[in-house]
Amino acid sequence: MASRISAQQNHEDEASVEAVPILEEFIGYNLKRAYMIVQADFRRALGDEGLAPRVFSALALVVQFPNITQSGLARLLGIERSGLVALVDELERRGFLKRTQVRGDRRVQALVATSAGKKALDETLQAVRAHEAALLSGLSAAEKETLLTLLQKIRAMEAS
Amino acid sequence: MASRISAQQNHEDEASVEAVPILEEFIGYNLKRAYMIVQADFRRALGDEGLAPRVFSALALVVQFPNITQSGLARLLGIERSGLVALVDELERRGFLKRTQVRGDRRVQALVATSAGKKALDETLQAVRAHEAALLSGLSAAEKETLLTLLQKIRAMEAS
DNA sequence: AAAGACTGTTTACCTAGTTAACGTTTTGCG
DNA sequence: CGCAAAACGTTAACTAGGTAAACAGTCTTT
Repeated sequence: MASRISAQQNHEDEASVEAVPILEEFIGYNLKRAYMIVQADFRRALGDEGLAPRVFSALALVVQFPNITQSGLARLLGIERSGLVALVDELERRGFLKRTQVRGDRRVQALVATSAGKKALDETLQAVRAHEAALLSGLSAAEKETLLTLLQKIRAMEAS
Repeated sequence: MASRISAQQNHEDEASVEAVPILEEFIGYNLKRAYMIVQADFRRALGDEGLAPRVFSALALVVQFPNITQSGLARLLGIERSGLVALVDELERRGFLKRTQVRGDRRVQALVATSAGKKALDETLQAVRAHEAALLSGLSAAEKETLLTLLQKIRAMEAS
């Protein structure tokens, strides 16, 4: 066994010698891995009945900005208009918002949260805050603040 | 026009009054948005002929850890074994690695980078470093270091 | 009045991951 | 030893979340 140079053995070596992948130097790679973890924990915390991350985001914006249009919402979320249709369909199907006609522009359908929608958002906000607090309990308040600031600096780089 | 309270008008209000979405307080949301930006810029920088982010990651690990198995690679990348097959297929098709038999374990196929694979990685590493340097030029070296550290702290939270 | 732009929508597509099952092979253990 | 359990690579079916292009209807601009 000591003479075997199998791939499995090789992997053990990696783990024991603790060689650090070059990959770790890249912010993009770390960003993706961290995003995957947070997103998975979000879903686990909110369960199958709860809102998916994107649905939560959309609802939060609709509640905060009543009468926003789908185009406006897509802009805020940074996605295409076409990608929003199914999302708004789901929120409407669950009774969390209504598409309403706008006087003076028949192209547009303004989005208005229902009281059920506002209630669902309140509950979900609590759940999401709990999920982040628990998952990120290893970070101090100052670290979280720093992280937010740095991420927002990256977001400011968006080629728009 | 001053009297109109359309959704469009409403959106203008948002922009001018600069109301900050509640969403901005969440690390998960910022993580996702930042990730989308970095990932899109990675693709733009490397072009259609270049490696996709995941292909780059896999190749980097194969070069750094010769004779790694697909299972070991999947572990390092944090994805399922099944998701790796097409990825390795592509790298093999492009001539960047070879699946090789392992003496003493006929289940396993160790992955070995070819010289073309090593060359492609070297070139891609340069391109990726250039892309990150350019995109993140708004961040100081210290800020990048801090960001890396914080992201890795999140990664350490992974429920494994 | 005509040309162009914008809105919501559908359709087709793409990327990147998952779960479940499988045949083969190796390992662990009573 | 023999056999159950585990591990490997693979396939197939599915999910999630996005894009691009085209469309009809509506508004705006010139």
